[in-house]
Amino acid sequence: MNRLIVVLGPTASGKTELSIKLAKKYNGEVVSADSRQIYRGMDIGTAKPTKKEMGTIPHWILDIKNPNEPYTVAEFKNDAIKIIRDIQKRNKLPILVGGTGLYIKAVVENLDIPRIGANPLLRQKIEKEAKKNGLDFVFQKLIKLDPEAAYIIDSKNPRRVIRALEITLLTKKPFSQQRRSGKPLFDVLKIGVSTAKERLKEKIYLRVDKMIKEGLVKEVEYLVNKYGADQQAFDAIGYREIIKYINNKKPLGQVIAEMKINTWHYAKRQTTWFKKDKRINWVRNYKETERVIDKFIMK
RNA sequence: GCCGUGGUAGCUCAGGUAGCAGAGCGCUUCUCUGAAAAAGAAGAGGUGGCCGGCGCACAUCCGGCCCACGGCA
Repeated sequence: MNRLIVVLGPTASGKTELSIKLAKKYNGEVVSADSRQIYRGMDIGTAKPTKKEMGTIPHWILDIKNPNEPYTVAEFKNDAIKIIRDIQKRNKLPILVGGTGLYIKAVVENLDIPRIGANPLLRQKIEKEAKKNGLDFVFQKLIKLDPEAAYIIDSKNPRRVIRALEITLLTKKPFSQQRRSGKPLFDVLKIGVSTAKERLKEKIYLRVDKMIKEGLVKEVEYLVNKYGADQQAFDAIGYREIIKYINNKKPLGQVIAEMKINTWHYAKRQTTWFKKDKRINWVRNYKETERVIDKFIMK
């Protein structure tokens, strides 16, 4: 049996609650697919499930890194596959839950991510070059080495251009020949938590207020003290805004308003990402979810 | 009532010597293979408070009115 249930949806749609309910009913274990809940100490701001919520359900890929440690899709893919296989081996049902679309895609479609890791020094060098001569200069350099890349990557997106050049330079092979999907590893059922637009917005706003009440400012203060504000992990909604408040750059009220709108924008980006995936079974309530899963398990 | 300042996109406001109406934010749609809560792209919004005048042509000049804010009475 290599079944895998995926629970996805925009932030604040209710994935956590649903996944735990499902894990209880179907003898499952939860594997988180969330790029920020990975970090220890980032609890309130990432809406990480609490011990109490989790109850007896095992949760994986939560709290595996400190905020000063980098983590990437490629690592996630390896970690997740290993854990999912282990859960299956123990005859339990793995439930991959999260809103990080790329992480889910990497696992479900077995993306063959170029083996070349991030090379900070090279990136810095290219970044400097882009700053000096313009991004297009770097882009031209890339398509000289790999003309096909011009069709694949967004010439206006610094990160895409830089990564493509990084891969091409370090592997000495055209970047465009190095992006493939592998064969699917799992028999997957994707469940999308559907929430009406206005309702989702409302939930997001309420949740931001709740985070503040629960002590987000203290959480961020503690982490910034411990690790310094300049961490990749803190480039996350809630953290970067509160850091501005802590550094006396902005009043709290303004920062809270920004959190709300930024979370909303994030939810919309997630929706755009998920929208084109026709394999997602969008469910409106728990009953529907059970029906979809029962059918999947029966086959 | 008088004096002053203002009324331009959903919001905050530029510009304004008459010659295609602007920005930021928001909004809509989209992209995505070792940073993805990241990084990017495209687009839709205007009877320039209202009425009249002068002009080939007015957001812009002139007159009147309305509204908002501040000051004086």
